Amino acid sequence: MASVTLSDVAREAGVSLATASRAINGSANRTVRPELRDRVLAAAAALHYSPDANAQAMARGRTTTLGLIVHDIADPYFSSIAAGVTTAAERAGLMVTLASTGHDPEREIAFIEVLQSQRARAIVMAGSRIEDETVNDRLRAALSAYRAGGGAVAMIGQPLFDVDTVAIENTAGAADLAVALHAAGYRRFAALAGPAGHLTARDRMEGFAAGLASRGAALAPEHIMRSAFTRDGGYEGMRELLDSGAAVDVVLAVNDVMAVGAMAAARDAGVTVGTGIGIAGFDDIVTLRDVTPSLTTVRVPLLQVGATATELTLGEPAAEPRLERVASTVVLRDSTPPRA
Amino acid sequence: MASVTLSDVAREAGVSLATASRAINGSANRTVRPELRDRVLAAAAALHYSPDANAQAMARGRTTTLGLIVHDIADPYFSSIAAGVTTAAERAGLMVTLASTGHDPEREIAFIEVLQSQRARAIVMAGSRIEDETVNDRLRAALSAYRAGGGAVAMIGQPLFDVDTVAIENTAGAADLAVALHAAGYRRFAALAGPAGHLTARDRMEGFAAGLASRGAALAPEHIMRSAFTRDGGYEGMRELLDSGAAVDVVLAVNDVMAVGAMAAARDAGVTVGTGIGIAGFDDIVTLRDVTPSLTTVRVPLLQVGATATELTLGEPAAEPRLERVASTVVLRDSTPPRA
DNA sequence: GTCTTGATGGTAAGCGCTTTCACCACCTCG
DNA sequence: CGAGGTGGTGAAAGCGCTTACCATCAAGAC
Repeated sequence: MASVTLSDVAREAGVSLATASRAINGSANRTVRPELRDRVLAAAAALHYSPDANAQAMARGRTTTLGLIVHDIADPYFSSIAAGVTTAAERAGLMVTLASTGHDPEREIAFIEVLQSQRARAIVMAGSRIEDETVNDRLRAALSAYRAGGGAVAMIGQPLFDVDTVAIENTAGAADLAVALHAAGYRRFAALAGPAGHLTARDRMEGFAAGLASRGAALAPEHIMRSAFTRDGGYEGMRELLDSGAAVDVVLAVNDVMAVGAMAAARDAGVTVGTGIGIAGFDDIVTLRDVTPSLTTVRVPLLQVGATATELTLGEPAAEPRLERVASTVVLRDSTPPRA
Repeated sequence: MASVTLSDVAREAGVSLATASRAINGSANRTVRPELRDRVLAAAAALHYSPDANAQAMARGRTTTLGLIVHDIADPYFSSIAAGVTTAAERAGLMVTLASTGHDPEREIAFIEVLQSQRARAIVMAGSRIEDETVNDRLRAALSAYRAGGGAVAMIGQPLFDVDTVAIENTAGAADLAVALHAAGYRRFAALAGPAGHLTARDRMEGFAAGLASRGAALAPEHIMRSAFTRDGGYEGMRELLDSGAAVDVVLAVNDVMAVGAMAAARDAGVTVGTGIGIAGFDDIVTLRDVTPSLTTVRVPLLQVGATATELTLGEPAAEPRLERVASTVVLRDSTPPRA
């Protein structure tokens, strides 16, 4: 409680407050005689002095905090990004303040405001935006208020706002996947497209459709199932698809977690994944690399995405919002064996 | 940059600093005339005032930060705990500061010191301790320095330090699992025991052995494989076990991630998981619920563990360190079908 | 009518640090 | 041998808030 302050240290060392501060932090253009410095350091150690970061932040006018806002930290997609962010932040001497919004844009906005209060140096926001201009406008307002206060922002996802963005190549990756599947002999396609208005899902769907089109194939509208962007959403979508009796060779789930749900649904329906029906996902979640049959997917380097976003906020602020594109690569595995 | 301060708001509203502060925060035993309060609030809104949390922390002498220290945020075990912590923290009006140590105890200590500097209200530490008294002593010292400053601490794991602890019933759960497997007809046991000195792994192993003993069975020392507490560790351990030609019915991996690695190794060796060899894990990681065959495991309510630990730090500090035991429950699935 | 009170508003004293000045020795040259 | 540096040190002014502590005023209490 009665924590020791810098003045205590100064008194103990028999120097002024100013000298103590300089000795401990090594001031920019002032030096302290080695002998004095040692005395201060010794006193600090003896008293177990721990500088008050809040006071320092206040005096220096800048903090050492970086805010990370994700939809759901328990989701492997986001926790991988978080790992990248914490690593890069630590490298830069920043602590990460984590906010998990549970997919609620209102809480996203609220957290931006809290982080603004904390005078966080930067905010990294991950997670797909949605198509709701009312909400997006408020988000935009919150972000620009934050930036007006000198904060840096990087988004991971769609380049929707005027801020630095790390964009994952959802469209291109999905197109590549479509082409690869077509090349493997698949002809009748379906998709678990996620919820309407979900931009990441939409991009992946568009890419997939475009890829198919480039090979002269197509995705029938009745083969596009809409459901939640979750494991259970994948399960539901797949069940409905199978129930509909649609004749389909392969189905794309717009993320790995949905794909795994879809695999479970197929199994429960007695359909063999792979030889019976192909299933492909997106993200290449590490934890899911060992499902059987192994899942065809599009790899997204999530740790790197997190690190890149963090670094984007750390450098000089650019005049123009920067756009960092992160390539995604198709990984064909056993869930979509070559079709004879 | 030139962020607006409370004095700006006060001037704009034509009141004193004190009144502005009281109007905005609703002081404890002071009231502000509604008319004035509205004027202040209006001014604050007009100027886009955002209180400076650092200054508030400094003036109030207490922050609204809770520190969370985990080994690896990308690990589903920890990210689930983190989800529980963020939820509980938000309920209490706290922001979570996340530190991911990469299993390095030195960084654990360093982060405790940083959190102490930030004057975080509480620290939740998750992750197995190791048997290294030198390191543990330093950790203990760092924690007690932090607590001397008024901070609360809760650990998730072994009740090793004199702090509130949420202990997962590793021993009992593993014993239950052993009994259940024995009852299912398994007789020849092996284990992927994780690294030596890893306390969680050790507890699980001891529980497993005890459970077997209670049924008159035993775990042959040569069937205990030591490897990393990771997916790859599980793979390696399993491969060695299979290579050794040991005659085994079922193998316990001390966590789910290792179990999944073991399943992969079995598959690669042409051994059928389930009918060929049983495999069981521990934790019941959500993301892994859909692996095939579905994994027998011991469920640990990780979200709840995180929430409980958080709540432990929030209430009145207890004279005695509290110990909250969280039950774990056996979940038998297809990776260990009943043995005829 | 005077005296208490309770409700309000303002003044000013910090909270623990950093940093600008001012000041003081000493040096180094011309 | 004085002018003009040059390191080193300390005093003190904040940083943006909260919160005693006072001062004021109107409404009741006697």
